[in-house]
Amino acid sequence: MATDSVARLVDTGHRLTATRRAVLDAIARSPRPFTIEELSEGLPDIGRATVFRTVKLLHELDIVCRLPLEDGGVRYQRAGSGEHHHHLICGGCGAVAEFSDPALDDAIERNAVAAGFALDAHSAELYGRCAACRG
Amino acid sequence: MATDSVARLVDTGHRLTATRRAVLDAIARSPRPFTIEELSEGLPDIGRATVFRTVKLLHELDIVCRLPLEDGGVRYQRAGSGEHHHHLICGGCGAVAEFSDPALDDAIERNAVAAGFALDAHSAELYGRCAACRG
DNA sequence: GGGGACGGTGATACATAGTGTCAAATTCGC
DNA sequence: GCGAATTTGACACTATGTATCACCGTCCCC
Repeated sequence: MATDSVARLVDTGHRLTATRRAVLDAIARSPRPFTIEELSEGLPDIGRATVFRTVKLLHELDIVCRLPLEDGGVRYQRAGSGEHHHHLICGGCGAVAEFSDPALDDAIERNAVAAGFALDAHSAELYGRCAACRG
Repeated sequence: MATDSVARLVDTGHRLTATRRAVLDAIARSPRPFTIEELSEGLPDIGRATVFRTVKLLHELDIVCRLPLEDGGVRYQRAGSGEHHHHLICGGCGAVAEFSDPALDDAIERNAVAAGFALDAHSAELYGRCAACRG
């Protein structure tokens, strides 16, 4: 299930501990984007600080994505792919769709160049209602 | 100076108080994006909660912009125009450039439609180094 | 397979960003 | 100037995340 996540952990020089396995499993089982608090509740034997640390690490390894919500809150989600992508977040059910679009990235790059910036990174989140939540 | 900000406050049914004037002045004087804490330090006679409330109100009225930083922090800045725009944030000096680009907004809208989403809002922040900070 | 170095963990305290409550003060329309 | 309604300040509280530090588990080498 999370074999490639495990590989990525080990390949980057991190240890594969029982704790990290448990966090990865809990994330894999989560059907929808989760908060750290929710994840931590499902892992009562693991300290809250460790859950934060582990998710932070997984985020740095592109194993989970950070989802800034419209209201300022944050949720996390297993990354569908390791590839660069953006998110569409449904304000109704909380569902998240990933997409990537070279035209969007081009437009971003073009604007950075026009302003004389060397671009390091960017984020783009779209907020709306998914097909199921309109009706 | 902040005459149109004042007008927008009053036109939307809010009161123009000495406190709000002081906050608007402090924002107008700020040469670069600020945190609430910094703003609050410069306004020792005004309660911290009031500074938060006032900035939140000014944000809703598009008088100030909220700048999510790459590290997860947040700063605020007087909005250059009331128009929809995006930000380029320099990781070196903290400078912020605003830009708007219909092509970028089109690409965003197109992706939302393709995924079956009705788009409510979106955010796009670009992180890099400004011309002055390279070199 | 045993031992030690080092990375990982848990508990706790702390930091930061922001909100809820409520009595007192201020503003605005008359 | 008066009264109703909004705004304010103080304070407590929530949410999200980080620092510290003693202890523990993993991995590597022999």
